Amino acid sequence: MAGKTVSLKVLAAHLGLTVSTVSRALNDYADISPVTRDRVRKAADELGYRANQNARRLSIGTPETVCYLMPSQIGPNAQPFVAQLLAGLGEALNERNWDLLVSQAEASAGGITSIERLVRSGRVAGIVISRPLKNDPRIKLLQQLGCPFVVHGRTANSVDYAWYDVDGEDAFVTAINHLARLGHRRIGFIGAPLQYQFAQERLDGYTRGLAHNGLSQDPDLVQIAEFTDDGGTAAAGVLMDLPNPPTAMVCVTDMMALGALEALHARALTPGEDVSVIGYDGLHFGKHANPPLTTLAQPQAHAGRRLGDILLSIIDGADPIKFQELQRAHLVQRMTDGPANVDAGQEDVSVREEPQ
Amino acid sequence: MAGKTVSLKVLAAHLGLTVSTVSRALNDYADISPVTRDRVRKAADELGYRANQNARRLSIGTPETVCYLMPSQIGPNAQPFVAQLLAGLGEALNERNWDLLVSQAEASAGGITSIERLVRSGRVAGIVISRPLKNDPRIKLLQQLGCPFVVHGRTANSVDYAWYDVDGEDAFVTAINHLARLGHRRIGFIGAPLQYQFAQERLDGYTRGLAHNGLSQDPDLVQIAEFTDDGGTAAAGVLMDLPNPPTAMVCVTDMMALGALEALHARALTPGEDVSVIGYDGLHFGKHANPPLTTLAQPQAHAGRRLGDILLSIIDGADPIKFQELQRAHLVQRMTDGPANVDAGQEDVSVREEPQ
DNA sequence: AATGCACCCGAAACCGATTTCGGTTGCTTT
DNA sequence: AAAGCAACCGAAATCGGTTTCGGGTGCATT
Repeated sequence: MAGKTVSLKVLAAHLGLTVSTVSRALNDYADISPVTRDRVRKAADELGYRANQNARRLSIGTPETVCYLMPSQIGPNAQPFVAQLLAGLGEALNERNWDLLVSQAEASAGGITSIERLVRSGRVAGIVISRPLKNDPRIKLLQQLGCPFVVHGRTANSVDYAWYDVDGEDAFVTAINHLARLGHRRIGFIGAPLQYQFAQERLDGYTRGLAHNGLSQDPDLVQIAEFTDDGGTAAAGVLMDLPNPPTAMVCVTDMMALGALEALHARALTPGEDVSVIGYDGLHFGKHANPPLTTLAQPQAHAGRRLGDILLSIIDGADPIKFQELQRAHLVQRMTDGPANVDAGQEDVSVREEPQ
Repeated sequence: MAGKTVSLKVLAAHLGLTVSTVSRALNDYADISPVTRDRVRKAADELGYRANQNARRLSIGTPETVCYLMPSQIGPNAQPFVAQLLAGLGEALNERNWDLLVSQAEASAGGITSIERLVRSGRVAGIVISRPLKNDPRIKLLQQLGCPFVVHGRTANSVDYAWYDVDGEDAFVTAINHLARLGHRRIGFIGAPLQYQFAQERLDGYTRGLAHNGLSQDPDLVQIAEFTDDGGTAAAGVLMDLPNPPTAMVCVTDMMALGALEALHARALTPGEDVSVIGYDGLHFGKHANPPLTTLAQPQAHAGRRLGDILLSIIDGADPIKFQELQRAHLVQRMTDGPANVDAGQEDVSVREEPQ
């Protein structure tokens, strides 16, 4: 079982048959007698025969492989959902014995040509994209290449391809409603660069939520930064140093929200009492934040599995636009939301800032 | 540029040459005149020719692909380092235009056969394994299959293969030294199942650290649990409910340490004052814990890149045992370590427990 | 006894590349 | 002018499978 690689040829020789017979026996052709079929099976087992996938796929005409395009953001702020997503994808592909490739092609020029090479070289039968830009060139490319794909997230115009997303706009309306119900009237928004569609959607939700509650939108209360904890700290700092700071803030990611908490601590303000903070993602870790972070949790668990199934269906010939699935996030109330504290946030700012 | 896939054959026909000439022109053979070489290059560019990788690799004889075996633990406690590792691996492979496959084969029977199939089917030229068991069957399998591999972590007997690891034993000695210097004499250990080698190593470091500081090891102070936050909470709970609880505890992962903090909070104890807690991993998140978690940080940033380079060297024929690289973790002091508070931990337990 | 028909299996083409080998050109030597 | 030698390119084998096609069996049918 350890020896050299046993090809179809040596297996056939060992059996005194031809390769074509052996191949058909292993693939359950009807024109092979049951006895030779079993004989072949047994010998293949004993010799540890495994069909060479490169040869097989070349012949079959399909790579039997799909590729996941990782979001480029790495480093300490790496996306924790990647591992879960890969696990789910792998599960879906495994049932067919397909392979899962990962690549890092971003939405830049270099990324574009690397994607183009990936599909034209016949290495993958389909692609999963995560966290697209508002106007993501990768999507047009894949469409004109005729390569099946599914997007984890959406772009600005998402009518003509398959996607699986969580309704960030709706989620932020929910968040604003919740805060308004608690009496907040000045609510800050800590956002990510608007080239990302998810950032735009959540901002739209913020705007719509304010309007829905009869609140006016103050441009000063919208702060955009990198979506890292440091970005959140910086943005929250700007908000709180305003002459008329907000009594609450919503953040487009939990990571930014955690950063925002630091900014509050630095100003001796208590999140949830002096200023409310709501994050987005539902990271498990938020439970251990100081204080535990109230957040909009998105159902990440089945995303990978679902994306895999969708992509396989499309590869099988299904119409992509039939797969546009919008999940809902739900509010997970922990400790960073609370009734508006008007004194703290709006009037007596100087008192709060003294300890620094 | 959008049309059908252009093979070597159609490219040759388009040029009025044969496939062999075109192939050699593209691969810089010396027996092709510069003018036809350039002519071929240009046409290939214009027609968007990309060599079919299945065909090419079948011919070449190597899959030009390596596989990363993801640790099986998924769910909300998913390993955040996976994304970083994949990014580093991808970077190393990219320079050669190799592909990165991911699979989930664990150290179980099913995982074993799936690995065996993976390498015998000629899909991968090498494998990266993460977080091995003390006695991991995957390693013996790969050795007798003659498949190049590198391990992220080590097994009990790690002399005859390549690995890249952080010295967990040394790290825990460091942690115990630090705590002893702060006056702690009863130090608890919150560990993971000892089938994992990393769990054993860190326990060994704990033992050695105690001995080095002249402290005796109390079996009651060693608690093993699943390496999740809930596991940490449970283990810390057992420790603190002891008649003679510890004044400090070291945890084999940051996630467990975060759980331990919860157990302390539930007993109205202040981490870092009443009881010290030190985690391990250096998760970025720990910064935002309550209070910020003191931890042993391992240098994760370059692990993926290094693992990729090592694996490629081995595939190129280098001797695996030349690659056994041990990194050091370093103490990141935040807020959960402090001087021993003897009254709190050892004497007056009842007083501390009342609030619950 | 000749025909027909399943039932089985072998021969060979094919997937799309790489690579060895051999044969034309055209030019320089003697 | 014959020989020799580069320099170039085409023909064909090869990688390891799949799949079409056609040719032998053996058996029942007429």
